[in-house]
Amino acid sequence: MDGETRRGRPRDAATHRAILDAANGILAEQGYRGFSIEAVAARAGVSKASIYRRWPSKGALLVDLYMAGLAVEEAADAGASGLSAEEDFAAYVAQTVARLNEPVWAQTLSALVAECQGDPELAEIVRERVVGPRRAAGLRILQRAVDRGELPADADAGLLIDFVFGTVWYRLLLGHASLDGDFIEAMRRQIFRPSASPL
Amino acid sequence: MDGETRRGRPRDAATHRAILDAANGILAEQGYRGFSIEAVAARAGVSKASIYRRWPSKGALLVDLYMAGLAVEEAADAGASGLSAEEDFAAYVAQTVARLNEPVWAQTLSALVAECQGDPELAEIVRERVVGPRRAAGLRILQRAVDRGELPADADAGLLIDFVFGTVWYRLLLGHASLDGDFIEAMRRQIFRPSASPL
Amino acid sequence: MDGETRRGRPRDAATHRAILDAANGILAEQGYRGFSIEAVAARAGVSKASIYRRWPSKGALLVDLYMAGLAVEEAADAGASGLSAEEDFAAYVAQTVARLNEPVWAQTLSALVAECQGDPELAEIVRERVVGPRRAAGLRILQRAVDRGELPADADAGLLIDFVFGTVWYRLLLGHASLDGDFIEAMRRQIFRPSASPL
Amino acid sequence: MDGETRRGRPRDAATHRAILDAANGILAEQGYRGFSIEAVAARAGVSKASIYRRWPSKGALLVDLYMAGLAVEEAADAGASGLSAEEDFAAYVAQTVARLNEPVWAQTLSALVAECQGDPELAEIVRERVVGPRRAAGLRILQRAVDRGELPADADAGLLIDFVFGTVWYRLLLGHASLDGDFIEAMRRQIFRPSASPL
DNA sequence: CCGTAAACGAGACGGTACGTCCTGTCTTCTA
DNA sequence: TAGAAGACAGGACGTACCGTCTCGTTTACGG
Repeated sequence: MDGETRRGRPRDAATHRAILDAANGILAEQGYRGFSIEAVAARAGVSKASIYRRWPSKGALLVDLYMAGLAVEEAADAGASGLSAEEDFAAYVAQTVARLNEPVWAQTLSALVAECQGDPELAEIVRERVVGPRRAAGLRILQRAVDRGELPADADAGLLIDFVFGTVWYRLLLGHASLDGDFIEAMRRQIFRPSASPL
Repeated sequence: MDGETRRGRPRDAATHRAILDAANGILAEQGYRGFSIEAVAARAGVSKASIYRRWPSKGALLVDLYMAGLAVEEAADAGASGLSAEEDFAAYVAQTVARLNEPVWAQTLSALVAECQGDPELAEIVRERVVGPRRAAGLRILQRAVDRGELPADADAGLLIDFVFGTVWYRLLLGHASLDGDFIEAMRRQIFRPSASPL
Repeated sequence: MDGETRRGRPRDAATHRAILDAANGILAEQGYRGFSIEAVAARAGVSKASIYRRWPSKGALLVDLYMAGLAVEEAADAGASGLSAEEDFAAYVAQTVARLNEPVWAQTLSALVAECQGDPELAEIVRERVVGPRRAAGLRILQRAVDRGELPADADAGLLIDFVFGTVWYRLLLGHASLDGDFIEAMRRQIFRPSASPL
Repeated sequence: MDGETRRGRPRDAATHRAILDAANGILAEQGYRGFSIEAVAARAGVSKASIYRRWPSKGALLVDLYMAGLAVEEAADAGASGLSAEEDFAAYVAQTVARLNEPVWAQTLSALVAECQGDPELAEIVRERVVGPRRAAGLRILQRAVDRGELPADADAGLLIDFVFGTVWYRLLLGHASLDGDFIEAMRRQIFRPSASPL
C-alpha cells in the first residue's frame, strides 16, 4: 500500500547521526567560524556526498541540528497545564530562553539567521520548520489566556509573540543584554500586567 | 599644526564614493549573496587594496554603508517636539520602519547582522555605532513619556525599546510578517495603551 | 561433467549486450571524455555492479569492446591468398587502417592505450589479446614474403611490423596525418620497394 | 614601445619553478598515477589557483614539463654536422630514444598521449609544441640526406619520420619491445640501407 | 514445487580530485 | 604615497566518478 517503496540501499542511520553529532561538536567547540561541510564530513568520518545527499545546503543542516535538539524538550511541553495561561507563558519563555542561553544553540541559531540572508529558500524552510511551530505553540497559550480572561479580548497575540521572539533574538544576535530570570519576569509582567498608565 | 601632516598622494574621494555606490548597488540587486570584496572592487573599478585601505573587513564596510544612509535622516530627528511623547514614539517607530522597508537597507542590515555572528569585534562596533545611538534616542523618548506621565513610573524602558527593535528586526530577518502602518499603530497601542486585563 | 556447475540465476545475455552497446554509443558520441562506468551503466539501464561483475576495470571492458568488433572481420582474414605476400601485406594494412578510420574504433583504441598507462596488468592483457594476435598475423605475412624472396633474407620483420602499427597508431593518436589509400600505397612501397640509394 | 605592457604584479618565477619541480618529482616517484593538480600544488607549496593561472589543464602542464626537459638537450642539437646525414639521423634517433628510456619522460609522454584522447585542444597543443618541432628537425635531416644523395630523390620523408616516431612511441606505449642501441642500428639500416629485394 | 543462490536495479557509502571562488596580503608599475 | 592590476597561499565550495556495499526483487536450478 506504500506506493512509494524505497528502492536501492537505504540511507544509513548511523551516518546520519555521525553527521549531526559532528556538526554539533564543531558548533560547540569552534562556533560557526569553524563550521563547514568539509569540516563536518571530516569529523564525522563521512564523505561530503553523504551530507549533500541529505541536506541541500549548510543552512538546511543547521535547521535539522536545531530541531533535533528541540524535539527532546518539546515532549515536556505537551501537556502543560492545570496552570494559569500566564504561568504557561512564563514557562514557554523560560524554555525558549534556556535553550538559547546554551552557547551551542545560540551559535546554531545565529548561524542559521545569518545563512538565511541571501538564501530565500532556506528562509522559507526556517519559517516553516523552526519559527512556525514554536510561534504556533506560543499563540495557543496566549489564545487560552484570552479565553480565560487573563488577557483582554482585543489583545494582538501575533504582535505579543513577536515581542517575545523578537526581543529574545535581538538580544541574542546583538548580545547587548542578557536573557536571565529577570528578563523572563519582566517579559511576563509587561505582557500580562502592564501597569495602567496613571492618567 | 597637525603634527601628523599626511604625506604622499591623498586618498581619492571619488574612489571612496565609487566603493560605497558599488556596494550599495550589489546589495540592492543581488543581496548579501553576491556581496564580496572582490565583487565590490570589480564593480567599482577599484583595486581590492583600496577597499582594505579604508575598511578592515566586510562588516566595517557594511557599517559605513548603513550609517551613510542614516546620517541624512538623523538631522530631522534632532529637534523633536512640542508633541506628546507617544506621538514622538510613533514617529520614531515609523522612521525606523520606513528605512528598513527599503530593500537596500533591509539587505544591508541583514548582511550586517549576518556578518556579526562569529566576528565579535564587529558586533561591538555595531552595538556602539549602529544600535547604541538609535537605542539611546528611543530611550530618551520613553524617558520623556515617563516624565510626562504618559507611561507608568516603573515602566522598563530598556525592555520596551527591545520590543520595538526586536520585533522590527525579527520580522525583517525572517520576513514572516509585514512592517506597515498597521504595525506602527499596533506597536504604539501595545506600548502606550495596553487595555487593562479585565479582572 | 562440469564439476563447477553454475548455481543461482544465470547472467543475463541481454544485460551483457546492453552494456557493450551503451559503451560503444558513448565512445562514438562523446569519445573517451564521457566514458565512465557510471555513464555506461546509466545509458544501459544497468546497475554498476552488473558491469563490475563482468569486467574488473574500465580497461578490461574496452578490450572486450575492441575485440568484439574485431571478431567479425577476423574471419575474412583467415584464408588469405594465392596472392603475393606483398599484396597480402597491402590488404593487411588496408584492413587495419579501415578499422581505425571508423571513429568508434579509433576512440576505443585511443581510450584503451590511455587506460594502459599506469595499469600494467591491463597493458599485459592488451599485449596478449589485442596487439599480439594482430602482430603475429602480420609477421606471418612478412615471413612468407621472406620465404618467397619478396623481402631480403635479413629483413627485420619485427621492426617492419612496428613500422606499420607504430605509424598507424602514431597518426591515430596524434591526428597529424591521415590514413588513406595513399598511405597504404606509400607504406607498401616503403617496405617492399625502397628504391636503392643511388650510390 | 611594448604596446602590451604587463600590469599588476608579475608572475613569480620561483612559483613557476616550484610547480615544475614538484610535478617532475611526482612523476618520477609515483608515476602518472599519483599525478594530480592537487598533489602538485601541495608538494610545491603553491595554491591550485597559481597552477590554473598558468596552465589550462593537466595536459598543458605535462607539455611544459616535457618541453622544459627537452630545451636543455636541444642546444647540443643545434650545430649538428660536418657529419653525413645518416650519422646525424642516427644521432637524432639516439637522442629521442635516450630521452624516452628515462622512466620519468616515458611516464610523462605516455600520460600526455593518454590525456590527449578526448581533449582535442590539448591534442592541438601537443601537435604544435611537442610533435611539430621535433618532427621538423627530423625532416631537415632527411632532406639533407636527399640533397646529398644519401637517400633516393623520391623518398617519402614524412612517412620515414613517422616510422621513427611511430615505432618509438608504439614500443613506449605498449612496452612490448625495447628501445636500445640495437634498435637504433636497425632503424638506421632500415631507413638508409634497405638491402634491395633480391629480384 | 519449493528453497537456495546468484543476478539484477537502485542507490548509499568513503574517497579522491576536480575547477571555481573568495579572503586578505603582497608586489609591480603609473600617476 | 595612492591607486589599478593582479599574483599569491589558503581554504571551502559543490560536482563527478571511483569501486564497494547493502537493499528488495527476480529468475533459474536442484532437491
